[in-house]
Amino acid sequence: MQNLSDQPCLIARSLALVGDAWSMLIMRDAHAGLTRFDEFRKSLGIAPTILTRRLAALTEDGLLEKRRYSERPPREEYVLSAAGLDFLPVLFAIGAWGRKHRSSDGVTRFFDAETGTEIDPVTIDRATGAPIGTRPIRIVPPAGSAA
Amino acid sequence: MQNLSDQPCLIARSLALVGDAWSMLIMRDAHAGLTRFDEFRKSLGIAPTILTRRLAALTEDGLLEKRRYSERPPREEYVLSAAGLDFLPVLFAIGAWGRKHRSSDGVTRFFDAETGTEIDPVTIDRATGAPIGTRPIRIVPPAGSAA
DNA sequence: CATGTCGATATCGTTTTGATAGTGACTTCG
DNA sequence: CGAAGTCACTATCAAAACGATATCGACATG
Repeated sequence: MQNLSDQPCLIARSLALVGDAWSMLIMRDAHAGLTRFDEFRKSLGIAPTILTRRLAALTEDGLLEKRRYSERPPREEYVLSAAGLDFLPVLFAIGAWGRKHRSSDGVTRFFDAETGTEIDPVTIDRATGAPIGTRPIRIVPPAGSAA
Repeated sequence: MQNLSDQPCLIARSLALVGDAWSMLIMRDAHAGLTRFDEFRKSLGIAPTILTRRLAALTEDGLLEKRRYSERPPREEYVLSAAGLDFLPVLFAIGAWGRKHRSSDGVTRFFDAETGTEIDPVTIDRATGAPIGTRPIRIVPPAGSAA
């Protein structure tokens, strides 16, 4: 796959960082509170080689931050950066789609810890308040782009 | 990568179908109105072998539908299914993250065709109205799961 | 000092990707 | 009529990524 990072489309640019299932699942687990190499490895059943690569890439790209939590023995952990924390809505949007189209019994669910109601994610346009997909969109390519 | 389709987590299940950059970009282009093999190929710069595979997988998984648009010569196109149409919020959530964290000038933008305002996607919990990530969440694994 | 912990790397076979060329069923142009 | 073009798609094959397993290095613990 070519490098998507310098495409004009922000979806493509974002996918350059997180456009594979492992990275997404690592972000999910990071949001669930996992921080350590072995926690991710056991949770995901991922080969350590791949995990090393993915964690390094996510750190490099600013979604995770590597932090030393023990000097002796030297031990590192991975915590969500501000950008990583902002990624949660993407995960919920994906989960919401799955809830509608891939559901069955025996599925993990999410509740508001205070009200106890099940989380029901909707992505809306802040300006109009309308859910995405319910109103016509105009796509505007950057000035000076081809086509 | 193992098969994510039967995991209890709906994020993982969804990523089993769409957890790679090409599939996501095909969905993006399908929402932009592309339907034909060659349109996707030229837009994405993807090798035809891969495109065939991805289109077949997305069709198999119910995100696209294959439709014959000409009998002679025999020609097929790919249109969004209901499930595929519902995927748009995911793409906008990813784009919104990119807008905040990967932006620069020369970026494609999206406007409400009627009001003319730029789309500013926020994912909220329909029950509480609060943006995802602003309130504590309780994760509930399915009954009878390990751990 | 043997064993365990834990974040990693080494090795190496398998799988997936990607570039390029070609095919089949037509239509259209000259 | 024949040559050239369109378009969805397959064949081939080298290169890259993945994944399983073993191992390392720096320590702590029994």
